[in-house]
Amino acid sequence: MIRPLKHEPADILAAALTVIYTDGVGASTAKVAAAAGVSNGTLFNQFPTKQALIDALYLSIKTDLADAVGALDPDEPLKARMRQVWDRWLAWARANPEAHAVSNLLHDSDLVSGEAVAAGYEITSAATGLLVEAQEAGLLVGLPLDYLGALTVDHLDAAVSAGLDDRQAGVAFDVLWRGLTTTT
Amino acid sequence: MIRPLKHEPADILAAALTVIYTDGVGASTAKVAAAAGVSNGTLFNQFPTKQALIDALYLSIKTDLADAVGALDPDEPLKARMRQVWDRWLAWARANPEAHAVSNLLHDSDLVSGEAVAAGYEITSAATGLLVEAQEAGLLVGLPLDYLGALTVDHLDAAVSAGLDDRQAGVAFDVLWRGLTTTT
Amino acid sequence: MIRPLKHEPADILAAALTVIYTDGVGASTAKVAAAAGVSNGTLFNQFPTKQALIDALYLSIKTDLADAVGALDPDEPLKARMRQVWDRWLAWARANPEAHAVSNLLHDSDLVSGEAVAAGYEITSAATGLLVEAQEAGLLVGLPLDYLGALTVDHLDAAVSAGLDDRQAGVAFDVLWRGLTTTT
Amino acid sequence: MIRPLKHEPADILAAALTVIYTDGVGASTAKVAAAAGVSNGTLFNQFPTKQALIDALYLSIKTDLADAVGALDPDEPLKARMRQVWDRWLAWARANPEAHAVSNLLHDSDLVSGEAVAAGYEITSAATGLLVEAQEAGLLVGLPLDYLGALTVDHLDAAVSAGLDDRQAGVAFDVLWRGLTTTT
DNA sequence: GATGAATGAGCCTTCATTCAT
DNA sequence: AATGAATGAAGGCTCATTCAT
Repeated sequence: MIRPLKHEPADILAAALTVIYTDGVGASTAKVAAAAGVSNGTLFNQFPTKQALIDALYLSIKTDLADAVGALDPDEPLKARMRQVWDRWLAWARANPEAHAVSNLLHDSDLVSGEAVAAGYEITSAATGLLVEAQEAGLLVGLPLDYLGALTVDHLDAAVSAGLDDRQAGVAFDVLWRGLTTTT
Repeated sequence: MIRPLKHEPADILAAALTVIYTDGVGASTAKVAAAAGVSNGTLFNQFPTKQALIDALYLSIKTDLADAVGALDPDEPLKARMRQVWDRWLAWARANPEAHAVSNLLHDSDLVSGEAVAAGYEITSAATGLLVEAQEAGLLVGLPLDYLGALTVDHLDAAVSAGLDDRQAGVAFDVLWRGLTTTT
Repeated sequence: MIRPLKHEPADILAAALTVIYTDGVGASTAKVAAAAGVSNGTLFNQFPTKQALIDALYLSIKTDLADAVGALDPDEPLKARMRQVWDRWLAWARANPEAHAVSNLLHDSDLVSGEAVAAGYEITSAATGLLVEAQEAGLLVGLPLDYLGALTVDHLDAAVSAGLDDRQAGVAFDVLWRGLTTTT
Repeated sequence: MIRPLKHEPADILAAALTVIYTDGVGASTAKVAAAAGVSNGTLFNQFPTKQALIDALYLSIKTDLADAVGALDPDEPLKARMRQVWDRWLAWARANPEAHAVSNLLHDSDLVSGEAVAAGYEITSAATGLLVEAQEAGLLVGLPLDYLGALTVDHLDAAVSAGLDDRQAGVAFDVLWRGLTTTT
């Protein structure tokens, strides 16, 4: 029975999320530590580097998102599952606007290490894996899967940023799906 | 009678472009000045603030892009003109990968001032103005124009990032267009 | 449990005193830090701003002076107490020429914040409070107290600057007193 | 017949006066030049150094003051001439608040060179020369003339700063005179 | 493990001064 | 003589990181 940490790393990550959401990319570790109610030293005990903290935050957000999307019913038709991902993803983003925003912020700047970005793709691959399935079923236009995956995420982000309501989100999904699928 | 400019402001902007492309958002003014072959003081003579430099760089890129897109033949059908914008935009991005990347980098971070972002929209509005026309012609799905505009830019960026070749770019355009337009 | 202060804030104030005495108002924080045997960062850990450092220095000098003047015997006649203030003030200034000089230097420039100046008046008000008493006793000429207070300090400073010896200082006090009091 | 300067040094000095009055000791040469409607280079053509500019400004103010005090009627009794100096000095300071303030500002900081300060004393010595005469006439208390001279100037400055009106200024003169003179 | 004082490189910006025209 | 672009040494301040306790 080892003595548990007085402060969970999760506390620091939560603080980092809030601070970065507020201060943007320039947020300092000192401010994060203060927001977490932790000393400066403790932060660096738990994360050897600011980079490590950023990466951990990024991945924790991605994991959270992946959990929110969750498992899909394999008996449902492909489009229905795709739609389910779409809805859950949007719901998550609406429920976690800070996490959504910070995730994009970190991704767009170069703060997240390449490894973390790659790992992030890994995590959400369950969701985007549907595209693979769709491609194998011959449903998709003849373009690289990476491209179509990027498009999918872009549509989702745009839908969140635009603050679409449920009805609009449904239409927006059709815009995506109609684009991605061949018209045979 | 007065000493002529030894270095055009454009020299500094070009240097800034390269340095920011290499170092990311954290690029220092000192490094920019050095890359421009200019003293630190000179940089601040020409741009009173780092912010001003960033804004000027951003706007110069946007202007360059707008020039590359150029004027469209009003006699062409809407889709043809849209396609023309698509092709020229991609061509510009391919020819100016640094400018394309830096433009997005700046836009996504908070480095560019709100005014500059607004002015940037203004500059490229000629291109995105086509969407307005399409909407008025009843061609588009019932979603906010801002959303559709964002999608369009996202598709373009994704196409550039994915390094699509000419044939693929054509297909990618159809993906966008098929998505945006109603199916009646 | 935490690392104790290696250098007291007082060390930095002492260094600031010396450096400002030597370099004048333009003394740099870097030089102060070096004189205190401390890194530049440490200085700003202890004083968030150069302004704060200056203010703290100014007030510490004022406090030191107030301590040196100390409490007066309320049973003594007014003039005797006034003389006592005079003597102790001069003694302090002779013993602390740097502090005396720097205090004036800071006061005359705009380096000290308005609040610190006000607080400084507060601190030495015990001494100058005698003037109020004298005025209420009807001893003083009919001029604003602020004016008479300023004169008093000016005389003290002049006496210090001129390097008057004890005998001369006594005469100088009479010059002040004879001037301030009515001749009836 | 040499071509006259397009811009008199006096223009620059006037600008320097205003700018220093506004910005304090930290005023930059660039701002002075701009205020004088002159290029940066021209300023340094006329004054080889900022120090030289400051000194020239200081001395020009002192000269102006000396002119304002002017010549005294040698037939008047000493105290009357002293009073005349007092009145004229105050009148000048009231009429030239900027000059008065800047003169003190420069003097109190270390901006003015030692030579200029000395020259400044020289210039106003005509006025303070009265003290020599008074001392030789045995009117003054037994204290160094430098000290008494400093007191005199301090009283004048204090009177200006306190904004005394004419009646009060008369009383204030008596305070000075009663203090300085022996009571035999 | 937790703390926060200490560090010092680096950042943006200012400004007196020089110099080519 | 006048101009203003160019210079580069500071200056104040921030912050990721280290380390003694």
